[in-house]
Amino acid sequence: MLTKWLNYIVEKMEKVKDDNTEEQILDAAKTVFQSKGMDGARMQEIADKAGINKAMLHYYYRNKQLLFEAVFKNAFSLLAPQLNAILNDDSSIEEKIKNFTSNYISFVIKHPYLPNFIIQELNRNQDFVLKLKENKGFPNLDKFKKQVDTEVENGIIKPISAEQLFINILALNIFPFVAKPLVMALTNTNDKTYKNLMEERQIEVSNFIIHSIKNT
Amino acid sequence: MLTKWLNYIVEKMEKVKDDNTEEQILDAAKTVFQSKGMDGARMQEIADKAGINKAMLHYYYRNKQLLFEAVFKNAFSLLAPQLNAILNDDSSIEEKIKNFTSNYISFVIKHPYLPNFIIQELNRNQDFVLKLKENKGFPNLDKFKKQVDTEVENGIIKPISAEQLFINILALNIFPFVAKPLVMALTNTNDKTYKNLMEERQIEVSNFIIHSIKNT
DNA sequence: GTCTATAGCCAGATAGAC
DNA sequence: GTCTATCTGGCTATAGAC
Repeated sequence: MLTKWLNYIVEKMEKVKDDNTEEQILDAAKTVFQSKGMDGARMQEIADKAGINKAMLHYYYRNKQLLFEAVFKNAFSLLAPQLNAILNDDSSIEEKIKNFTSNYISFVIKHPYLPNFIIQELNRNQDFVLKLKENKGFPNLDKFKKQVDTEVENGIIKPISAEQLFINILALNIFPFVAKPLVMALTNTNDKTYKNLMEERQIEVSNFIIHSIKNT
Repeated sequence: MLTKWLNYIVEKMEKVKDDNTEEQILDAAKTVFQSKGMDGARMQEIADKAGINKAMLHYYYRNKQLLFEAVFKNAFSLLAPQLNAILNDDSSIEEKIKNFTSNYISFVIKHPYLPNFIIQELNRNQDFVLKLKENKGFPNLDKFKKQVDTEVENGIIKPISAEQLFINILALNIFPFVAKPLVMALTNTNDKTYKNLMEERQIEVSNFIIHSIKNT
């Protein structure tokens, strides 16, 4: 009886240990893959960062490719809700722009390498796009399109296609983080002054867009 | 006498051959590095594409790192004039925006991987930034700043900092190409319809910016 | 200058003990 | 589940003949 109970406890503990290891690996892999990319990442570095050894990585994720895909899917599942917020909620276009712009910066502060990682790896491997699109919850423009068309018809905003507006919103928000080193060099800023620029943009960008499209 | 003359011809021919080989290597390296990145690129693939063998790559460029840097510098020296055009010529802000926007797309058609390559590799290796900034001809914002401030004071454009305006112009123009696979997935377009979107943007983008900043 | 052959290293993956 | 030790292949780089 005591033995049975002990076995149960041991199993439990192993289960917890497993979960921890698997998560620690994913966490370490996230850091390394997102900063070095698939090609630049080293399994050894991931193992070190997770506090285990290489063999464990293969035990849990079979190979580098699969570990990478786990990280990638996980990353995209964090970005998608950000995009769905602007596409699918019920506020006006103007409110959506304001909300997205101010939300996006806090998202990037939490996950600084994430947008660049996704963009870079989608460029490297076109097939990922297809896999992503199969998912439910993949951002869909339909509702946003209808809304833009309606607001244009009602004269609330100037004529513009939903696609172009959406691209503009993404570009103005995402680009300064993706191209940070380039933009820092061109604007001759350091980390501190660049951060100031980015904070200004939380208001600047939504004003910039709204000025452009709003009928007065 | 005849021998001397023959030697001269042979030397000439070898010189031409050298130049060709060196250029062919750089050309092949450009293609491979710009699509695969430093880490993903393989010397073998570059050699194959150049129609020579690996040993020649080392003969001309010593090692992968130096070959890569040659490609990178070359790439940036193509991008810099595009940026200097908007920063340093003498037309009005409005004209500059129109010109840059319509020029940039033909630049990208000629060099589709180039902007992404520069952004990506600057992210990977921060030191390149310092090296680039040492160059004469590195884009400088001073003149553009004065111009923006003047036009703001004169009430031609709405109050905006030169840095923010410059970032916006870059973002709206460069982002859709850098993030092409992502944006294609989100807007549910294929290569053909995406190209249409990009062609529309030649006018759309400059209108979008000018609407936003111009006083009426 | 150009080639073939190979050195030397390093990374991903596996075997097998515990 | 976790470890050490090792295999295997691939890649950069060089040696050396022509």
